[in-house]
Amino acid sequence: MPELPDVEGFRKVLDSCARDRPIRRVEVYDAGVLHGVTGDRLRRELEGRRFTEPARRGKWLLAPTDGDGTAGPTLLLHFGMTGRLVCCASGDERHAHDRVAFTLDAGRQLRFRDQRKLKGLWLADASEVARTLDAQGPDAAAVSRGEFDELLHGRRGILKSALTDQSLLAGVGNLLADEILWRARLHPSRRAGALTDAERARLYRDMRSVLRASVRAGCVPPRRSWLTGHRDEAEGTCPRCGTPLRHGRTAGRSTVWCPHCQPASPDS
DNA sequence: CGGAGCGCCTGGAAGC
DNA sequence: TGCTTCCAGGCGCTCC
Repeated sequence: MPELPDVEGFRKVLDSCARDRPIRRVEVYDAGVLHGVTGDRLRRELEGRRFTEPARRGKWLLAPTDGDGTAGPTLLLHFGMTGRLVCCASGDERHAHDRVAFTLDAGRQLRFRDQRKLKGLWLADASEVARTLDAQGPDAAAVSRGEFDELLHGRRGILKSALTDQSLLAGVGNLLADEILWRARLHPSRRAGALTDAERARLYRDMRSVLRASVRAGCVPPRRSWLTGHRDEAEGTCPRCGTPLRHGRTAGRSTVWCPHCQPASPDS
């Protein structure tokens, strides 16, 4: 499930595979992943251009292009739940879920591979890029403590909804939110605006630390010492205290927490 | 404002 | 065995 750490990994794939390389050929195997652009136009607009330095904001990956010394359109990528970006040799066999392939030089091919097609690719000019970024909160891996406090301040909903609201804070998904809340010993249904200073400090610190380790791993690592390493077990126990983990739904999402480490408090 | 519920999409697993 | 149903969770949408 691509969240900030996974998308950061895809940014690195894009950077090492495609940056500064000319786009020789664009092949769309399944136009179902294209949004607001046809396969024909995608090909016309990108073939002959070059990918430049990629960027990431939350779960969005931005692949700007140039050509003839002028800036070209930016390819925007969102991976939904099952999307990924892979760097192949251009002769490699096609995978059943390869949806779009960008053939570069030196025999490389960048492929957008996605089973469920919940999101996909957009082709954006500068103002559309700005609009997409403006709809996102600050990146969770870059947000300052002060900004973080402001985001939560006055927020009336529950904590988990706040953490996963991309327009508030960009990059945290369902898995990360559970991991961060478990690490910070905060119940998912705590009121976001009702945390004490000490709790907010802990939440910020643990969010940054979970993100750092996850970016290093390229995903939220299912380590035995992490909550994520136990969330799929029917009778999983908290790796910190051994209490049986609780499974429920919060804001329509499956949620796992430790009832001992993360007590529901008066505000929730 | 925010949360619940639905739909999009696919395929693996569970249920009958 | 084979069919149906559920579920995963990304996000956008409507409704309350």
